[in-house]
Amino acid sequence: MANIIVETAETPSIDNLDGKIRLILAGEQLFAKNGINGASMREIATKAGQGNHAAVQYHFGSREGLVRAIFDYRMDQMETARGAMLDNAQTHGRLKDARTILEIILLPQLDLQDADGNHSYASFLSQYLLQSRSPEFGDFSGSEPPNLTRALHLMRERIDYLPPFVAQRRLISVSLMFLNILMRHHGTDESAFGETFSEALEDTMEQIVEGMCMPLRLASAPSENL
Amino acid sequence: MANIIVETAETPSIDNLDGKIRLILAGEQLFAKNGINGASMREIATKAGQGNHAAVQYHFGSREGLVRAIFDYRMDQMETARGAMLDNAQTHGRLKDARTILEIILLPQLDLQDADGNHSYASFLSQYLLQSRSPEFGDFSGSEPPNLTRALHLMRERIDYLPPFVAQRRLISVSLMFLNILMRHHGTDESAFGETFSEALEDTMEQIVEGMCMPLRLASAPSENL
DNA sequence: ATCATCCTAAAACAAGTGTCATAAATTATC
DNA sequence: GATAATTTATGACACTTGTTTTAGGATGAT
Repeated sequence: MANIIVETAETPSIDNLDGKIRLILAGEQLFAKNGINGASMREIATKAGQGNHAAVQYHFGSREGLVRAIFDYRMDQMETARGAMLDNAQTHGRLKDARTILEIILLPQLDLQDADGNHSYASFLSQYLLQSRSPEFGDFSGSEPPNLTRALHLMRERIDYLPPFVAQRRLISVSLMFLNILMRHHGTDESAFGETFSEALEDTMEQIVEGMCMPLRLASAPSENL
Repeated sequence: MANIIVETAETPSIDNLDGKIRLILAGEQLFAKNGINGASMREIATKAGQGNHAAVQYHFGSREGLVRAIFDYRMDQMETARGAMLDNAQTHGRLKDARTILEIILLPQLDLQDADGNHSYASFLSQYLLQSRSPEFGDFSGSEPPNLTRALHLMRERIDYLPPFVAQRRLISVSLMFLNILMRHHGTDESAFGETFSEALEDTMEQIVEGMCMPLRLASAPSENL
């Protein structure tokens, strides 16, 4: 289908890897680019360097199984990262700092976006969230991620002056905002907007903390929460 | 493909309509639900009440043509709405009010989400934006929408104390945030979060104005811009 | 070594895909 | 009303899709 550009050694870093994981990375990349329904099992297997075009069926049972596996794969990586960050924050007494907690929630995604020379974590997750129509954001219909759950809980404590549904919605908005920033980040430090990514990140985090913690009515801002 | 529930008179309001527009609405709905690559031309034609399974080819040439037509269709509707709102704001001297301008940019989408008994405008646009990878947001690779362009220009004037790329990125973030709120709104006033939609809307607009106008560094906030 | 388990390869199939060509029906134009 | 233009309905085509089946290879345990 068009796009037959040579593309040899496509993503060299994903060679000599477990076949199952190669499928996960290939799937993430193709799903990110063309949508969850925009890549065939055959394409994915081929991109994973597998002559076996039924590889996905074998390892994951179905397309949905692969999608789920990709999600879980990234989720696991973030759990360990968040665990370390939570410990670190605890020893430094920063568990009540809104900015710190938000960083624990958001920043691990940045590493995933850069890892594996793939640069399609954010796009894939966007496609996934758009497709899955999760009734409640944060409903991880599998194993609950304890560290993320704990961080979210800490964050909700930090903004408990907001009605719960407002807090929930703001958490969603903020997560998506960050995800969108990530999507434009491809590892190199050049940004689509002429600024460096770290600048964009700093501004975004600031804007996000502000947006999250902003009370419902501007008048009664408990500024010590920022 | 599963989901063979009877579904007679599927969306009764789109009957007795121009066939071309019925295709647009059907396409919007299916693309919104299953992604731009998640619906076949045949499905779309069928949902549009057309036995002619080659209808999309005839009217729009290709899938991409249909996608583009859907986008333009909604864009046109918003242009007229925004034109009226701009006139109204001008006569009331509100062209320099950030909240008013943001409403001109965002609110017309609310009507589209409710129109046609379709309730899939927001989802479709999300899918579209995710797929199209527009190099610059606001690059409408066809006819420039003058009213939207004007509103965006007015908004940028309102926050010209921000570096241009920061302003641009915030406009994007804010638009996507609103789009996400819209996605959870299906016409009825019940929200997924237990609050009424108008409440959510009010909070969101407040949060958005705040987030948009927030200066880069919190210290030097020119509060008269809010 | 033998065996079992896991993974990969390859072939085959029915169903669904986009697309083109052509016929029927509808609508507009004179 | 007759004629042209536009739209809708079918039929057919090569190709891709997901999936199953069967065979071959690798790896590890005993």
